[in-house]
Amino acid sequence: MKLLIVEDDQFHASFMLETISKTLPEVSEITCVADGIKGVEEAASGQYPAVVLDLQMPGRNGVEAARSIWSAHPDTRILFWSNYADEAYLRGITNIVPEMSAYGYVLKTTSANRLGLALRAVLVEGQIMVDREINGFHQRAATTHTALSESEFNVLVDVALGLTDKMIADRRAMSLRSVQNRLLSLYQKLDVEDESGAFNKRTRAVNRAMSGRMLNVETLIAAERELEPWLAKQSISHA
Amino acid sequence: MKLLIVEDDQFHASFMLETISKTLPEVSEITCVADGIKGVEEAASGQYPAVVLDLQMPGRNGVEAARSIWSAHPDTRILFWSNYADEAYLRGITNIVPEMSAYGYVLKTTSANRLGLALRAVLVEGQIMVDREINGFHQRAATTHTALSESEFNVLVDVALGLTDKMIADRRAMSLRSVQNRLLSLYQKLDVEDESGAFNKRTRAVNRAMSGRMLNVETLIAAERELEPWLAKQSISHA
DNA sequence: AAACCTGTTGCGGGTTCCCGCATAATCCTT
DNA sequence: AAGGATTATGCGGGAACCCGCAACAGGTTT
Repeated sequence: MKLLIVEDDQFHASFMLETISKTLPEVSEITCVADGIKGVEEAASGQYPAVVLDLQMPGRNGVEAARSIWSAHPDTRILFWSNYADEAYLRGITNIVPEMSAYGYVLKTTSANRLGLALRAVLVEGQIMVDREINGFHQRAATTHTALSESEFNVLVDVALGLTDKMIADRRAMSLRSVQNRLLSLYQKLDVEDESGAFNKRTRAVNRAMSGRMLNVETLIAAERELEPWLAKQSISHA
Repeated sequence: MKLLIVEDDQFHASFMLETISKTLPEVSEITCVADGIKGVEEAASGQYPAVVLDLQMPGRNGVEAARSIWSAHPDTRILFWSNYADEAYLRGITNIVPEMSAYGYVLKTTSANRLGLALRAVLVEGQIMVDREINGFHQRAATTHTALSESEFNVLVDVALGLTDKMIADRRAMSLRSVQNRLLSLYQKLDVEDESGAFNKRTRAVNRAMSGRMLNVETLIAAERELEPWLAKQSISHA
């Protein structure tokens, strides 16, 4: 089996290389590249049933690289590993993972044992495996306030991009009032209350989402790229 | 000379250890701890004229750890190293560095040679040294739009925290209109223009600042902690 | 079938934001 | 010291936001 590692940090890359050669004897050949763009190019050859992908990389985001890889080869098994337990990444991944594939999400702080376990489970056995700490976010969310629904999250992203209520309504094809309803429930779930009148709920909500690691800068930059063509189309049809 | 390393990633820590022992023979003893809180405790003994500090750490932020260390021992020389070229960190550091001290900011992606150079320049010679890539932000900022002033940055942070114009005015002791003037110039400098009416300038500005790496989540979390006591005081005096 | 829950849409009004216009105050230059 | 540039402050109005009230549709429970 051939395997591809996409990792920009040389120390982590060599550690991963070593762990794989120790725990996965069925891997016959390992290729190692240092950024997302090269990773997508290399994976385009279709030779790699298994990929290990760093989430934090300069240039193309790990989630975006995965999207490209999967759109060409939807059966590729991908193990993501990350410095952070960030709900936004997990949400981004679960949104794009194909039916026929498998993925895993482990933290760089996990032990070599657990990393080896995840490598085998995901890349060889085709299981889905997510580090306990990341799922912890979901559960913590469930205790204080329920987790965000799909459409709530979309609105949250649009708000964080700086869009107007009206624009969000156009983009997501709902009425203005519905957008504001989604915002209402977002404010509840993100614990944005303002009895003292000190806060602007809109920006406060974005702040809470980002410091609570439900949203991160990479996700926003990716969302911005999706927004741009739509925005351009809008300004044409309006002219 | 005794030296302290504060770094949560074991691979980077061992690389740093190795580089130091190779390039700084005058270091007689190296201590290595894995998070900011332990780092501050260890440095409190006052035995360390030189500290190497990772900026991204769970628990206490690197900038905050530096603040604690410097408030007890203002002559400590600190070399920060970071995964990211993030203007927000540099601004945070230059805001708290004491007159009598020295600091440096290098990226984890720099070569061992340049790292060794920075180690010697900062920790032994007491120079100030900032990686070229980080200063690049300043210059890029200067070309398209002038760099942010102190008071503009403060207002930006408050806006990103989700505060109301009125609250910002109270907190920063200016009039409401002045806050809005700061916002106006922020919108200009952050390239927030809205001829098509698609954007909410306030949230858009926060977005631009964060995706342009002039502001980051750690900075906001730290700012939130500073805000809380003030907020509490406000609600008392209002009651 | 009736009750219920969740999500959508419209209306209306109070609040905040955004900013042009106008006037001091402050700082820097020459 | 005079002039110019930046910054601070007030006023007022149009736009956007926040949200209670109310009606309605589709799916689920009893």
